[in-house]
Amino acid sequence: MEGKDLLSWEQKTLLSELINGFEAAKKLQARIGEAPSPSSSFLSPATAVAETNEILVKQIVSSYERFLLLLNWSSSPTVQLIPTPATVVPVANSGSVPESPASINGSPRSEEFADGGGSSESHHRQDYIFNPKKRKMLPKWSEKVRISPERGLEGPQDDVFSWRKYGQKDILGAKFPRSYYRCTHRSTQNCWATKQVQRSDSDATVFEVTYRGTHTCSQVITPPPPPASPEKKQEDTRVRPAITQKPKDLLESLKSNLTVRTDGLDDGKDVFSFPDTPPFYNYGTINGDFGHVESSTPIFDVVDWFNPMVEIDTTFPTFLNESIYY
DNA sequence: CATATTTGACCAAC
DNA sequence: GTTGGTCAAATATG
Repeated sequence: MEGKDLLSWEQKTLLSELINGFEAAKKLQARIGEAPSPSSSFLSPATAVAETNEILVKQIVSSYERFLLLLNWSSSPTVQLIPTPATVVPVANSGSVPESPASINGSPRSEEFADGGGSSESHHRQDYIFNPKKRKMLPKWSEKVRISPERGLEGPQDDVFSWRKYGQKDILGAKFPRSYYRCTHRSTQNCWATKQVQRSDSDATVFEVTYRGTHTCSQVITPPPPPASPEKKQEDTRVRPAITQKPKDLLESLKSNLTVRTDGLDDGKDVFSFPDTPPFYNYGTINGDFGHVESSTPIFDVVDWFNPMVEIDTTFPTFLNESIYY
Protein backbone atom coordinates (compact mmCIF):
# COMPACT_ATOMS: atom_id res chain seq x y z
CA MET A 1 0.00 0.00 0.00
CA GLU A 2 2.31 2.69 -1.03
CA GLY A 3 1.16 6.22 -1.14
CA LYS A 4 0.83 6.57 -4.79
CA ASP A 5 -2.03 8.87 -4.32
CA LEU A 6 -0.19 11.80 -5.66
CA LEU A 7 -1.85 13.19 -8.64
CA SER A 8 -0.17 14.49 -11.65
CA TRP A 9 -0.46 18.15 -12.32
CA GLU A 10 -2.78 17.42 -15.15
CA GLN A 11 -5.12 15.65 -12.86
CA LYS A 12 -4.84 18.33 -10.28
CA THR A 13 -5.68 20.93 -12.78
CA LEU A 14 -8.57 18.95 -13.96
CA LEU A 15 -9.83 18.48 -10.49
CA SER A 16 -9.51 22.07 -9.60
CA GLU A 17 -11.41 23.08 -12.67
CA LEU A 18 -14.01 20.56 -11.80
CA ILE A 19 -14.23 21.85 -8.31
CA ASN A 20 -14.57 25.39 -9.50
CA GLY A 21 -17.45 24.39 -11.64
CA PHE A 22 -18.95 22.46 -8.83
CA GLU A 23 -18.78 25.38 -6.46
CA ALA A 24 -20.16 27.74 -8.99
CA ALA A 25 -23.03 25.45 -9.68
CA LYS A 26 -23.78 25.16 -6.03
CA LYS A 27 -23.77 28.87 -5.60
CA LEU A 28 -26.10 29.22 -8.44
CA GLN A 29 -28.29 26.59 -6.97
CA ALA A 30 -28.38 28.44 -3.69
CA ARG A 31 -29.35 31.64 -5.38
CA ILE A 32 -32.09 30.04 -7.32
CA GLY A 33 -33.25 28.19 -4.30
CA GLU A 34 -33.66 31.29 -2.22
CA ALA A 35 -35.76 32.90 -4.85
CA PRO A 36 -38.85 34.09 -3.01
CA SER A 37 -41.04 32.20 -5.36
CA PRO A 38 -44.02 34.53 -5.25
CA SER A 39 -47.04 32.45 -4.73
CA SER A 40 -48.81 33.85 -7.61
CA SER A 41 -52.15 32.33 -8.15
CA PHE A 42 -51.51 32.10 -11.80
CA LEU A 43 -48.77 30.36 -13.55
CA SER A 44 -46.64 32.91 -15.13
CA PRO A 45 -44.19 31.76 -17.68
CA ALA A 46 -41.50 33.16 -15.46
CA THR A 47 -42.38 30.65 -12.81
CA ALA A 48 -42.05 27.84 -15.21
CA VAL A 49 -38.72 29.12 -16.29
CA ALA A 50 -37.56 29.37 -12.74
CA GLU A 51 -38.54 25.82 -12.09
CA THR A 52 -36.75 24.66 -15.14
CA ASN A 53 -33.68 26.49 -14.05
CA GLU A 54 -33.86 24.89 -10.71
CA ILE A 55 -34.07 21.48 -12.21
CA LEU A 56 -31.24 22.14 -14.51
CA VAL A 57 -29.02 23.41 -11.80
CA LYS A 58 -29.88 20.50 -9.69
CA GLN A 59 -28.87 18.22 -12.47
CA ILE A 60 -25.63 20.00 -12.93
CA VAL A 61 -24.79 19.87 -9.28
CA SER A 62 -25.59 16.23 -8.94
CA SER A 63 -23.60 15.45 -12.01
CA TYR A 64 -20.65 17.19 -10.51
CA GLU A 65 -21.13 15.31 -7.34
CA ARG A 66 -21.23 11.99 -9.01
CA PHE A 67 -18.32 12.84 -11.13
CA LEU A 68 -16.22 13.86 -8.21
CA LEU A 69 -17.30 10.84 -6.34
CA LEU A 70 -16.30 8.52 -9.09
CA LEU A 71 -13.11 10.32 -9.68
CA ASN A 72 -12.32 10.12 -6.07
CA TRP A 73 -12.73 6.46 -5.87
CA SER A 74 -10.99 5.57 -8.97
CA SER A 75 -8.05 7.79 -8.46
CA SER A 76 -7.31 7.39 -4.83
CA PRO A 77 -9.20 4.48 -3.44
CA THR A 78 -7.64 4.93 -0.08
CA VAL A 79 -9.75 7.85 0.86
CA GLN A 80 -13.37 7.41 1.49
CA LEU A 81 -15.92 10.01 0.95
CA ILE A 82 -19.03 8.30 2.05
CA PRO A 83 -18.24 4.76 2.86
CA THR A 84 -21.69 4.05 4.00
CA PRO A 85 -24.50 3.28 1.70
CA ALA A 86 -27.75 4.53 3.04
CA THR A 87 -27.14 7.42 0.81
CA VAL A 88 -28.63 5.60 -2.02
CA VAL A 89 -31.88 7.01 -2.84
CA PRO A 90 -34.87 5.16 -1.51
CA VAL A 91 -36.54 5.69 -4.77
CA ALA A 92 -40.11 5.23 -5.48
CA ASN A 93 -40.93 2.40 -3.28
CA SER A 94 -44.46 2.71 -4.29
CA GLY A 95 -45.07 -0.57 -2.64
CA SER A 96 -44.16 1.09 0.59
CA VAL A 97 -42.13 -1.92 1.36
CA PRO A 98 -39.30 -0.57 3.37
CA GLU A 99 -37.12 -3.27 2.05
CA SER A 100 -33.82 -3.65 3.60
CA PRO A 101 -32.38 -0.33 4.64
CA ALA A 102 -30.25 -0.14 1.64
CA SER A 103 -27.54 -1.77 3.56
CA ILE A 104 -26.43 -4.01 0.88
CA ASN A 105 -23.10 -4.59 2.31
CA GLY A 106 -20.78 -7.08 1.03
CA SER A 107 -19.59 -9.59 3.46
CA PRO A 108 -15.92 -9.57 3.06
CA ARG A 109 -14.86 -13.02 3.86
CA SER A 110 -11.80 -13.23 5.89
CA GLU A 111 -9.90 -15.30 3.46
CA GLU A 112 -11.58 -13.57 0.64
CA PHE A 113 -9.57 -14.01 -2.41
CA ALA A 114 -7.96 -17.08 -3.47
CA ASP A 115 -9.99 -20.09 -3.01
CA GLY A 116 -11.86 -19.96 0.14
CA GLY A 117 -11.97 -23.68 0.25
CA GLY A 118 -8.56 -24.40 -0.99
CA SER A 119 -8.89 -25.11 -4.59
CA SER A 120 -5.25 -24.18 -4.49
CA GLU A 121 -5.04 -22.84 -7.97
CA SER A 122 -2.06 -20.92 -6.72
CA HIS A 123 -1.68 -17.37 -5.67
CA HIS A 124 1.11 -16.61 -7.99
CA ARG A 125 -1.32 -14.26 -9.52
CA GLN A 126 -0.77 -10.99 -7.79
CA ASP A 127 -3.97 -9.73 -9.21
CA TYR A 128 -5.62 -10.69 -6.08
CA ILE A 129 -4.78 -7.54 -4.33
CA PHE A 130 -8.01 -6.23 -3.15
CA ASN A 131 -8.61 -5.33 0.39
CA PRO A 132 -11.90 -6.85 1.39
CA LYS A 133 -12.53 -3.98 3.69
CA LYS A 134 -12.55 -1.70 0.80
CA ARG A 135 -15.32 -3.53 -0.86
CA LYS A 136 -17.83 -1.90 1.36
CA MET A 137 -16.43 1.42 0.51
CA LEU A 138 -16.88 1.03 -3.15
CA PRO A 139 -19.12 3.54 -4.77
CA LYS A 140 -22.61 2.38 -5.06
CA TRP A 141 -25.58 3.61 -6.90
CA SER A 142 -28.76 2.20 -8.21
CA GLU A 143 -31.16 2.66 -10.97
CA LYS A 144 -34.54 1.57 -11.86
CA VAL A 145 -34.85 0.08 -15.20
CA ARG A 146 -37.96 -0.81 -17.00
CA ILE A 147 -37.95 -3.54 -19.50
CA SER A 148 -39.63 -2.94 -22.74
CA PRO A 149 -42.49 -5.20 -23.63
CA GLU A 150 -41.18 -6.40 -26.89
CA ARG A 151 -37.94 -7.25 -25.34
CA GLY A 152 -39.48 -10.12 -23.58
CA LEU A 153 -39.33 -10.72 -19.92
CA GLU A 154 -35.68 -10.43 -19.77
CA GLY A 155 -33.63 -8.78 -17.18
CA PRO A 156 -32.06 -5.52 -18.06
CA GLN A 157 -28.65 -6.92 -18.63
CA ASP A 158 -27.93 -4.38 -21.11
CA ASP A 159 -25.37 -1.98 -20.01
CA VAL A 160 -22.19 -1.74 -21.92
CA PHE A 161 -20.29 -3.97 -19.63
CA SER A 162 -20.23 -7.67 -19.64
CA TRP A 163 -21.34 -9.29 -16.47
CA ARG A 164 -21.20 -12.75 -15.13
CA LYS A 165 -23.80 -14.00 -12.79
CA TYR A 166 -22.41 -15.50 -9.65
CA GLY A 167 -25.35 -15.85 -7.39
CA GLN A 168 -29.01 -15.52 -6.74
CA LYS A 169 -30.81 -15.13 -3.51
CA ASP A 170 -34.30 -14.97 -2.26
CA ILE A 171 -34.70 -11.80 -0.38
CA LEU A 172 -36.90 -11.50 2.59
CA GLY A 173 -40.04 -9.68 1.75
CA ALA A 174 -39.34 -9.57 -1.91
CA LYS A 175 -41.30 -11.53 -4.37
CA PHE A 176 -38.46 -12.05 -6.72
CA PRO A 177 -34.98 -13.27 -6.08
CA ARG A 178 -32.04 -10.98 -6.36
CA SER A 179 -29.34 -11.72 -8.85
CA TYR A 180 -25.70 -10.98 -8.36
CA TYR A 181 -23.35 -10.17 -11.15
CA ARG A 182 -19.71 -9.39 -11.31
CA CYS A 183 -17.56 -8.15 -14.09
CA THR A 184 -16.57 -10.85 -16.47
CA HIS A 185 -13.03 -9.62 -16.36
CA ARG A 186 -12.59 -9.90 -12.66
CA SER A 187 -10.02 -12.60 -12.85
CA THR A 188 -8.27 -11.45 -15.94
CA GLN A 189 -8.20 -7.76 -15.27
CA ASN A 190 -8.83 -7.58 -11.61
CA CYS A 191 -11.99 -5.62 -12.11
CA TRP A 192 -14.17 -5.64 -9.05
CA ALA A 193 -17.29 -4.01 -10.31
CA THR A 194 -20.45 -5.82 -9.39
CA LYS A 195 -24.13 -5.29 -9.73
CA GLN A 196 -27.30 -6.63 -8.28
CA VAL A 197 -30.55 -6.91 -10.06
CA GLN A 198 -33.77 -7.05 -8.17
CA ARG A 199 -37.13 -7.16 -9.75
CA SER A 200 -39.59 -4.79 -8.24
CA ASP A 201 -42.31 -6.24 -6.12
CA SER A 202 -44.94 -3.87 -7.22
CA ASP A 203 -44.10 -3.42 -10.82
CA ALA A 204 -42.82 -6.53 -12.47
CA THR A 205 -41.56 -4.58 -15.39
CA VAL A 206 -39.17 -2.63 -13.27
CA PHE A 207 -35.80 -3.87 -12.23
CA GLU A 208 -33.76 -2.24 -9.61
CA VAL A 209 -30.15 -2.41 -10.52
CA THR A 210 -27.56 -1.62 -7.95
CA TYR A 211 -24.03 -1.15 -9.06
CA ARG A 212 -21.08 -1.35 -6.83
CA GLY A 213 -17.62 -0.36 -7.78
CA THR A 214 -16.41 1.04 -10.99
CA HIS A 215 -14.94 -0.89 -13.80
CA THR A 216 -11.21 -0.88 -13.93
CA CYS A 217 -11.16 -3.19 -16.83
CA SER A 218 -11.08 -2.18 -20.39
CA GLN A 219 -14.12 -3.78 -21.79
CA VAL A 220 -12.62 -3.88 -25.13
CA ILE A 221 -14.35 -6.41 -27.16
CA THR A 222 -11.87 -6.80 -29.83
CA PRO A 223 -12.44 -10.18 -31.26
CA PRO A 224 -9.08 -11.15 -32.64
CA PRO A 225 -10.51 -13.65 -35.03
CA PRO A 226 -11.21 -11.82 -38.25
CA PRO A 227 -14.09 -14.10 -39.07
CA ALA A 228 -17.44 -13.55 -37.52
CA SER A 229 -17.17 -11.75 -34.25
CA PRO A 230 -17.85 -14.10 -31.43
CA GLU A 231 -20.56 -12.28 -29.65
CA LYS A 232 -21.86 -13.84 -26.57
CA LYS A 233 -25.46 -13.71 -25.91
CA GLN A 234 -26.27 -10.10 -26.16
CA GLU A 235 -27.49 -8.88 -29.41
CA ASP A 236 -25.20 -7.16 -31.75
CA THR A 237 -27.14 -4.12 -32.62
CA ARG A 238 -24.67 -2.07 -30.79
CA VAL A 239 -21.41 -1.54 -32.42
CA ARG A 240 -19.11 0.08 -30.07
CA PRO A 241 -15.87 1.56 -31.09
CA ALA A 242 -14.05 0.15 -28.15
CA ILE A 243 -11.31 2.60 -28.13
CA THR A 244 -8.51 1.83 -25.89
CA GLN A 245 -7.01 4.89 -24.41
CA LYS A 246 -3.87 5.61 -22.69
CA PRO A 247 -3.73 7.56 -19.49
CA LYS A 248 -2.50 10.58 -21.26
CA ASP A 249 -5.67 10.64 -23.19
CA LEU A 250 -7.75 10.90 -20.14
CA LEU A 251 -8.13 14.60 -20.32
CA GLU A 252 -9.12 14.30 -23.88
CA SER A 253 -11.77 11.80 -23.13
CA LEU A 254 -13.03 13.80 -20.26
CA LYS A 255 -13.21 16.77 -22.45
CA SER A 256 -15.30 15.05 -24.99
CA ASN A 257 -17.48 13.58 -22.35
CA LEU A 258 -18.03 16.79 -20.62
CA THR A 259 -18.94 18.75 -23.61
CA VAL A 260 -22.47 19.03 -24.64
CA ARG A 261 -23.53 15.68 -25.75
CA THR A 262 -27.03 15.42 -26.89
CA ASP A 263 -26.81 12.07 -28.42
CA GLY A 264 -28.31 9.31 -26.49
CA LEU A 265 -31.19 11.55 -25.84
CA ASP A 266 -33.88 12.32 -28.20
CA ASP A 267 -32.45 13.39 -31.41
CA GLY A 268 -31.40 16.92 -31.47
CA LYS A 269 -32.52 18.05 -28.12
CA ASP A 270 -30.42 20.91 -27.13
CA VAL A 271 -30.25 19.88 -23.60
CA PHE A 272 -27.08 20.39 -21.80
CA SER A 273 -26.08 17.18 -20.28
CA PHE A 274 -23.21 15.66 -18.55
CA PRO A 275 -22.57 12.06 -19.07
CA ASP A 276 -25.52 10.03 -18.17
CA THR A 277 -25.94 7.93 -15.19
CA PRO A 278 -22.92 5.97 -14.22
CA PRO A 279 -23.57 2.71 -15.94
CA PHE A 280 -24.00 4.43 -19.19
CA TYR A 281 -20.97 6.44 -19.46
CA ASN A 282 -17.57 5.14 -19.48
CA TYR A 283 -14.75 6.17 -17.39
CA GLY A 284 -11.42 4.78 -16.72
CA THR A 285 -9.33 4.97 -13.74
CA ILE A 286 -7.09 7.90 -13.65
CA ASN A 287 -4.10 5.79 -14.10
CA GLY A 288 -5.86 3.04 -15.84
CA ASP A 289 -6.46 2.80 -19.45
CA PHE A 290 -9.28 3.28 -21.74
CA GLY A 291 -12.65 4.70 -21.74
CA HIS A 292 -14.55 4.05 -24.82
CA VAL A 293 -17.04 6.33 -26.25
CA GLU A 294 -20.45 5.20 -26.92
CA SER A 295 -23.92 6.34 -26.63
CA SER A 296 -26.28 3.56 -26.85
CA THR A 297 -29.89 4.22 -26.76
CA PRO A 298 -31.05 2.14 -23.92
CA ILE A 299 -33.70 -0.26 -24.88
CA PHE A 300 -35.16 0.19 -21.53
CA ASP A 301 -36.13 3.25 -19.66
CA VAL A 302 -34.31 4.53 -16.77
CA VAL A 303 -37.19 5.48 -14.66
CA ASP A 304 -35.69 7.96 -12.38
CA TRP A 305 -33.41 9.56 -14.75
CA PHE A 306 -33.21 12.76 -12.85
CA ASN A 307 -32.89 11.42 -9.42
CA PRO A 308 -29.45 11.73 -8.11
CA MET A 309 -29.10 8.25 -6.91
CA VAL A 310 -25.94 8.92 -5.16
CA GLU A 311 -26.46 11.65 -2.76
CA ILE A 312 -23.40 13.18 -1.46
CA ASP A 313 -23.06 15.32 1.48
CA THR A 314 -22.91 18.61 -0.23
CA THR A 315 -20.21 19.85 1.99
CA PHE A 316 -17.18 20.33 0.03
CA PRO A 317 -14.96 17.33 -0.23
CA THR A 318 -11.89 18.51 1.54
CA PHE A 319 -9.81 15.59 0.54
CA LEU A 320 -9.76 16.95 -2.92
CA ASN A 321 -8.25 20.13 -1.74
CA GLU A 322 -5.60 18.23 0.02
CA SER A 323 -4.92 16.18 -2.98
CA ILE A 324 -4.50 19.19 -5.06
CA TYR A 325 -2.76 21.62 -2.93
CA TYR A 326 -1.14 19.31 -0.49
C1' DC B 1 -12.84 -28.08 -25.32
C1' DA B 2 -13.89 -23.28 -22.91
C1' DT B 3 -16.94 -20.40 -20.78
C1' DA B 4 -21.39 -19.19 -18.49
C1' DT B 5 -25.15 -20.27 -15.23
C1' DT B 6 -27.36 -22.64 -11.45
C1' DT B 7 -27.64 -23.64 -6.84
C1' DG B 8 -26.53 -25.26 -2.25
C1' DA B 9 -23.18 -24.18 1.14
C1' DC B 10 -20.48 -21.06 3.54
C1' DC B 11 -19.53 -16.82 5.98
C1' DA B 12 -19.99 -12.13 8.10
C1' DA B 13 -23.07 -9.14 9.98
C1' DC B 14 -26.92 -8.27 12.40
C1' DG C 1 -30.83 -17.57 15.62
C1' DT C 2 -31.71 -14.98 10.58
C1' DT C 3 -30.38 -12.53 6.45
C1' DG C 4 -27.70 -11.06 2.55
C1' DG C 5 -23.54 -11.67 -0.25
C1' DT C 6 -20.22 -14.76 -2.16
C1' DC C 7 -18.00 -19.05 -3.45
C1' DA C 8 -17.55 -23.07 -6.06
C1' DA C 9 -19.03 -27.59 -7.71
C1' DA C 10 -22.16 -29.22 -10.80
C1' DT C 11 -24.42 -28.39 -14.77
C1' DA C 12 -25.59 -26.12 -19.07
C1' DT C 13 -24.41 -24.02 -23.36
C1' DG C 14 -21.85 -23.30 -27.59
